[in-house]
Amino acid sequence: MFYRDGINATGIDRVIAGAGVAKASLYNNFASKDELIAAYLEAHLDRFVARLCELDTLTDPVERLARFFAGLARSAGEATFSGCPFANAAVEVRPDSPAHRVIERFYGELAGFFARALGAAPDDPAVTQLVVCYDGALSAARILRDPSCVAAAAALAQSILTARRARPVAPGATN
Amino acid sequence: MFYRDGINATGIDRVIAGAGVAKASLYNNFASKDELIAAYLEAHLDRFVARLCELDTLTDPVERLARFFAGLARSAGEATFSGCPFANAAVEVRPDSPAHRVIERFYGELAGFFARALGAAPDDPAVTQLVVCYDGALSAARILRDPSCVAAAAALAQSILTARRARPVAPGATN
DNA sequence: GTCTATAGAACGATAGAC
DNA sequence: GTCTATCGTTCTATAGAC
Repeated sequence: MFYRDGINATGIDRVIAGAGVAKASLYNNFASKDELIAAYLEAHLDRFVARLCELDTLTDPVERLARFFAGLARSAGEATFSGCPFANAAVEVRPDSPAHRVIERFYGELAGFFARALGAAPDDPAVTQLVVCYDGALSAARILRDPSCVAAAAALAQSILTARRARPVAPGATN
Repeated sequence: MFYRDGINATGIDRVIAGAGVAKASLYNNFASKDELIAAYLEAHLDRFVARLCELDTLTDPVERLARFFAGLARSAGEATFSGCPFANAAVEVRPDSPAHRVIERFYGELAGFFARALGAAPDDPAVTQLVVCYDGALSAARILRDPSCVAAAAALAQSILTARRARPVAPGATN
């Protein structure tokens, strides 16, 4: 529900109705809605990290990025697709929320995956560009309801990788 | 307030308190909060389109994109920066909302600007890639609180333009 | 008089918390 | 299930402008 309808638009009453539990049961397991949101994001994060670990077993960086974006494209084609749950949540929760810490962890994992694929440091501009590709692809695909945004971003990501391999040193270096 | 704190987090009472007007006055000018949100986005859109028109007077496409992203980078560096108001709103409003139509108009204008800069059709994959760049840059810059995301996206945008000029025909054509 | 502004009470609905 | 608070909205009642 948080993913489909948004966090603020999903009230506690709807959550417990959907889960078929009593209101007290929810508050026995989660101190507040903020904590529930954080747990919801944490579940997403766990699945996401597991997928990244699978992709890390691939030796070819091209293949890693290709599979990664292919998975995104598949998601974007589904009727339930509603963009990146972390980017969406970042708009709705406050920056000091426990949920926001999960969001930051997500971006850390994402940057780590791209950095490993590129053989670069996590703060490398090329890694940032890939993060931008991911974020923009899912945001645009969601708003425009057009999965081809993900395909375009996938091609862009490959070009970043290609450029990086052709010139794997920092810009400004004499090569 | 809608931009800084989010749409759902900003109640009508706070709006009228901030504007210094009576509640009835607000409802005399706007039928509902949904209409107010749409008007808020429309004001943003007007300013955005005016900026794009200015940039369109530049003859060099490289310069157009450079100035465009330089403006974004400047915004991203300000303390009041909170990402793209349209992308943010898209997360909070319903798809059938009047506000969502303004959001769609925004993306139409954005794609049109990029298409003119590239000399391509609005549905060209390269245009989509630039939209992804824009969207991802502002989203990432907001969430990570790192304006360098915009700079990375600017470099990426230029590489899209360069690639487009080097091979301005559709992929698959025999050239 | 008519119109539009104001401040504010009060509405039903629903929020999150217990 | 019940609490309180607040949501978006409507209504009352009054004051000033043309």
